[in-house]
Amino acid sequence: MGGIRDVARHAGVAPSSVTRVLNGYPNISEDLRARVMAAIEACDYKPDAVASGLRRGVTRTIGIVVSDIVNPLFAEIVEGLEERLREDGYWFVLAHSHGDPEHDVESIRLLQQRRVDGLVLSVADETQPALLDILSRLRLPVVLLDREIEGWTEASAVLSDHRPGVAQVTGDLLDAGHTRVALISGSAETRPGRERLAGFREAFMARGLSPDSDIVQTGAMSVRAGQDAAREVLSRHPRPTAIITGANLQLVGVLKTMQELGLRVGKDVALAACDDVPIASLYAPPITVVARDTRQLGREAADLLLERLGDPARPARTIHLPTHVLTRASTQTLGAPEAGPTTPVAPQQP
Amino acid sequence: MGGIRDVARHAGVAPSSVTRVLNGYPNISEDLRARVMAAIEACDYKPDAVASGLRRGVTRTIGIVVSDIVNPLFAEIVEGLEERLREDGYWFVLAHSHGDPEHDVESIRLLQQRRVDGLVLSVADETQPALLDILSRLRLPVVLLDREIEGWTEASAVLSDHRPGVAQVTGDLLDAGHTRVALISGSAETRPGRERLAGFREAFMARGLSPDSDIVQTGAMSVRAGQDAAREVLSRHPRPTAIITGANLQLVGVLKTMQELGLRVGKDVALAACDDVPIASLYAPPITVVARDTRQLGREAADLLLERLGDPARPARTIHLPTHVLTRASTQTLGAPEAGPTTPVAPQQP
DNA sequence: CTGAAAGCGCTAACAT
DNA sequence: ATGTTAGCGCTTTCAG
Repeated sequence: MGGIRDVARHAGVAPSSVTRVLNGYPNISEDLRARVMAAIEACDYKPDAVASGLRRGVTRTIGIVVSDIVNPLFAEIVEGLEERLREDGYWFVLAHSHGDPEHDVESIRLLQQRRVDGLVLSVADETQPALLDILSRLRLPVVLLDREIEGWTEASAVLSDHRPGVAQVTGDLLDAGHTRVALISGSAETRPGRERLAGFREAFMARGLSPDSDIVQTGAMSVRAGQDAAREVLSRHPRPTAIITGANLQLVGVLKTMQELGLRVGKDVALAACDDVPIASLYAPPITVVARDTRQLGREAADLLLERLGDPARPARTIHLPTHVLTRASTQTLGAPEAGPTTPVAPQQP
Repeated sequence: MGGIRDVARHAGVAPSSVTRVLNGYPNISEDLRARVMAAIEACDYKPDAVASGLRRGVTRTIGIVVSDIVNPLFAEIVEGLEERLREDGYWFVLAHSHGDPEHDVESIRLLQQRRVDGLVLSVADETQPALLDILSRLRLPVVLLDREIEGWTEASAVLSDHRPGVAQVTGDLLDAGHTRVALISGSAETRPGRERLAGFREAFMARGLSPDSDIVQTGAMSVRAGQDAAREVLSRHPRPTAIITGANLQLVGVLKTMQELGLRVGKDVALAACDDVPIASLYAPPITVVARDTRQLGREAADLLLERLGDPARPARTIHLPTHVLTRASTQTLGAPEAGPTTPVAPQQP
């Protein structure tokens, strides 16, 4: 497959004319355009995006860093991002951190070398010094996904309002008579973890109660972390009558533990989760969640990035997106909060 | 951030010497290496991968085309791929087709322009003529994910053995007394759809039965397609007593429909699915599946690609990966008394 | 062992 | 309106 020179020779024109036709420059004669198009066809010519990128100083590629694409939350965000970016002719390169903060920094460095035009980040640890270090040197538009990096205001961000959502479910549980409500959530190194904890506390304090003894925080957003945390919290005496999970993979772990222990969701222990992942609505009984529109989150992030890509002078912006509580059976069917089960029973069909 | 010339000037050496140090050439004096490294440090120099790619004719980037990253199946495959590719310093650019075959072809074209070094494809339609057309012109190593393209032997492939797996679950259901077993699966335009149908038929024929009247095939691997197909198949008289779903998103649709219709999984209708996605094992009752190691599938695909990247002369290879049936309660509790609590049944290995 | 110079394929500035 | 030329930043001959 030849280059632009071959096409030019074939059409009997200059290479620059081929470029002009390809990139829709004005003032091109119909004759030239036709000859060039024919030659492009004849040579099966495909412009080399690498060469073009080198010359233009722009790659039309965005780097995306998330912890784990298997997490449906990130998968949906990435899909939202992709849809919007692609409309504008951008592609993306994806890097996983698997929850490792150093991996995040390394990914950013390598994406920078690949000359991506912008970055969308959901870092594993906002507080890592090396992160601030590399970001502050970076001359690239950055959008943070539900993250806040202290001391760095150059980035745009899309933030979800976790606090009021979690405060509401927590409050609903307390108002329904639950006295021992546990929170299993992500660490404070990340905004959602902090905000959810804040919302949780808020609900208690608004009622003159103190939640601290039943809070369990786990750093890892993983099934195992949720499983372990649930084992710990459910072994306490008196046992909590309700659990709120803050990360969707942890929810899976909590469900597993409850199955192991023969505890029925919504009967023996009320359960609420964050993010309306498929498992939440399909579980029997369906699980109450603090939901948000993840695809929209991705789209908004893309918009934020595109606006700065189009005009680098535009200042960074922060967008807040709402959450809303979807109340389902898992927090509504509790019979006798203090009564333990005698026999293991499968969750009921609705 | 300066280029290699700045570093060279700073170190008092030639640009080519900087390259040599960076790329680990032999026969470099300690003095030169030290001076260059110091200059690199001082300039905070990061080599430009775009320029390097243009010169070398290689980008260390792989193009991956899948229908939908939100599908946990693809998410896990991509994760497996990524892990392995990254070990060898490769990155990937991801394109979604959303099930549109033309989108696949377009993505391949654009990835080719970006000069990816190889391609990993899970196309939406193997039979599309434009696909064969573009692939046969392509001078790039390609690995197919559970796909076979007739008339094109240049590609390596990783194939899952769906047929025996589906034949086994189907047979198990028939042997358990089910006479009306329905298949809700993907179209024949894609290998898994064909293989699953073949396995399904195989089980019937081995027993002197004919399955055709209860087969439902839907083209789309989507929740809605599964929902619609389940509505159709469950409205037949007599109603099927068992359903096998062939695509994991369709499973979700089938579950929704059954909830709508008030049909209990495993009680009113036995249910088996393909691929052990989280929802299958967590559902109540847990759902029997034809499982496979998706992460391994990704890793094997990466290996296949890397071996051809390392030596383009190597011939394409095809790898077969096994499936195995995980029998769970959804196919074992049919006819059980409605009242009593159901104890989860331990998965049986074949 | 190191330097000088050419060029990957494209595009933008300058010419006509 | 189109052609000519230089050069993006790096790597690779080719010299020395």
